[in-house]
Amino acid sequence: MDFFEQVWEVTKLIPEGRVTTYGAIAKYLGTARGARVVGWALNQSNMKADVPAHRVVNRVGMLSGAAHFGGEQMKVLLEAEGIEVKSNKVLKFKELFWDPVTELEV
DNA sequence: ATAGTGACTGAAC
DNA sequence: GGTTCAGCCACTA
Repeated sequence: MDFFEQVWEVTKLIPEGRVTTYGAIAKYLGTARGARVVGWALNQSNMKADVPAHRVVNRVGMLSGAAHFGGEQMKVLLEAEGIEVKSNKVLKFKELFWDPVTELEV
C-alpha cells in the first residue's frame, strides 16, 4: 500500500466536525517529519470524494490547502459540518483538533 | 542513482 | 513576539 493511501485511511477516519493537522497524521503513520508528504498525499486525494481533505489543516488551523482545494470550496465544506472558518482559519481549532495518535491509540 | 519539489514544522534571529 | 531559515520525507524527472 502506498504511503498516500495510508494518509487517506487516517483522513477518512476524521470524525465529522473535527479537524487534524498534517503533522499529526504524519506522526501517526510513523514519519513525524514527513508532514510535507502528508500534504502531498492529500493533494492527490483532492480528486477523491472519499477523502475529507478539507478537514486537514496546518498546525495553526489555517486552511493552507484551500488554495489547492479549489478556493472557497474547502471553507464551505467545513462550515457545512459546523466548523467555523474565518479568513481561511479554523476557529476553536484547539477544541476541534482531532489527533489520530491520541484518538486511535495506534 | 542524483537532484529538485512540495497542502509542513520547529528553531533561530 | 513576529518573521526568516533550514530540515524532513516521499515522489518525479
